[in-house]
Amino acid sequence: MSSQRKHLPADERRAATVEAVVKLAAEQNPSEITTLAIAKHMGLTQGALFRHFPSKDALFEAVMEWVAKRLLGRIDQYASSASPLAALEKMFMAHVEFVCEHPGVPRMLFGELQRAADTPAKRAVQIMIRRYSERLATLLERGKALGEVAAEVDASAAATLFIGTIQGLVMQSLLAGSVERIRAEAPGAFAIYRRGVRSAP
Amino acid sequence: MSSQRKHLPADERRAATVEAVVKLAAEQNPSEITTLAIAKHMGLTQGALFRHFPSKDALFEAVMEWVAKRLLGRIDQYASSASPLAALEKMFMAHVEFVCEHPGVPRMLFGELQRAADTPAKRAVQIMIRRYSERLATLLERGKALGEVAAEVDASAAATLFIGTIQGLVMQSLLAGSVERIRAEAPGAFAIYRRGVRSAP
DNA sequence: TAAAGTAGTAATCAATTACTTACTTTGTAG
DNA sequence: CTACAAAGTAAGTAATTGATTACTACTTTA
Repeated sequence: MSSQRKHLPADERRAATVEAVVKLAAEQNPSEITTLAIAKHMGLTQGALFRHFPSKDALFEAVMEWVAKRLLGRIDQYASSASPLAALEKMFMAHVEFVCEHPGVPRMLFGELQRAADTPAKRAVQIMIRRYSERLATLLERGKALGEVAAEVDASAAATLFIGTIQGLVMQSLLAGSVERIRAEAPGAFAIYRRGVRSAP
Repeated sequence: MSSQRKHLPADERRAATVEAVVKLAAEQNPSEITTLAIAKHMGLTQGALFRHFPSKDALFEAVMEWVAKRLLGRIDQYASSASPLAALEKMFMAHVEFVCEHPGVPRMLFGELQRAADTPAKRAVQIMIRRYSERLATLLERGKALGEVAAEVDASAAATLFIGTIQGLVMQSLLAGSVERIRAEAPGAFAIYRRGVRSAP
């Protein structure tokens, strides 16, 4: 597919390969993506991949770093908003938008997390989600200080729930077989989350 | 290794095989569980499995039916409680308890859902989760009628969020590498969910 | 424009996979 | 006690996997 010219410079080829994996993950179980499938999708031979990545694991690690950079990058924009609760909403919607654009990403994250082996890719995911959770928890604590978030809310649990809410939406989209469902249900889901953490009006 | 005697009757062997898969899924990516690993875990040769299941897919379908029966069975106990909100809490805790006893189960469900092929196992999961969601939605609507659940809550979104909350806890346990974390965080997570759906006091 | 370096090919590798087949052991009904 | 069907074994199969290698084609540059 992707009728680029052949003979790309190495860094461009690496980037193209990473994006091919992200694209394929939208339609396939990530752990079932073969190097042959990746190469075919780019109009290359399978061996060519190993000119640019020492192993499949290394390729998947690069994909995870691609994800971490893009996702956290979008999230960070809103971290310093005046109202923590408004910031959480914007982050939620930005995350949802990212997932709708790249439906393969949440599958890859979850799939990588549950691997038994301690691969570099898995570690990259762990680091990313931990960083994400920390930012959420900080935001929630700041919300408490400002009186926006109820004092009795467990910030750690609320951070977990934030990510779980998105995971639930992803699961629904897998059930329905349509990514659009996520965009449609996201506001309703966040509304409940918001009621769950905000202080009584 | 489960040192049963050899030469089990067919139905007992089938049950033992299903349970072996559930056990293995607690430590491995379900889509990476091989028939050889299953057989080894039972002290059998690999070929013996195919005396009891026509294919690996059929075995996984049997596993999903095992899960559906057990999980929905536990949930159903509480469906007809007087207070829908109390019923939701009991169901949540029962589900959490089930997941702690069988940590491989949520991995298998999610893993099966994201497969591209339309396997019987995948369909079994879809049916199970849909049924689950419907029961939650019914309970939430009943809660609205009784004034326990806020009228503005989207029951469908709330059902999605209920399942997503558990999925978030599972994700945290994968991050931390400990299942116990789920039991510890479950009450805090549900407290937020409860605040999210209940009507203002 | 010739030489040097880079990117991609095609064939092949060993390992692993789900599944099959021919044979042996075991429990049990008559 | 003994036939015999059920349960398990051992040794295969064909297909697929990630990775390697000797070679070719393209691009850049001196």
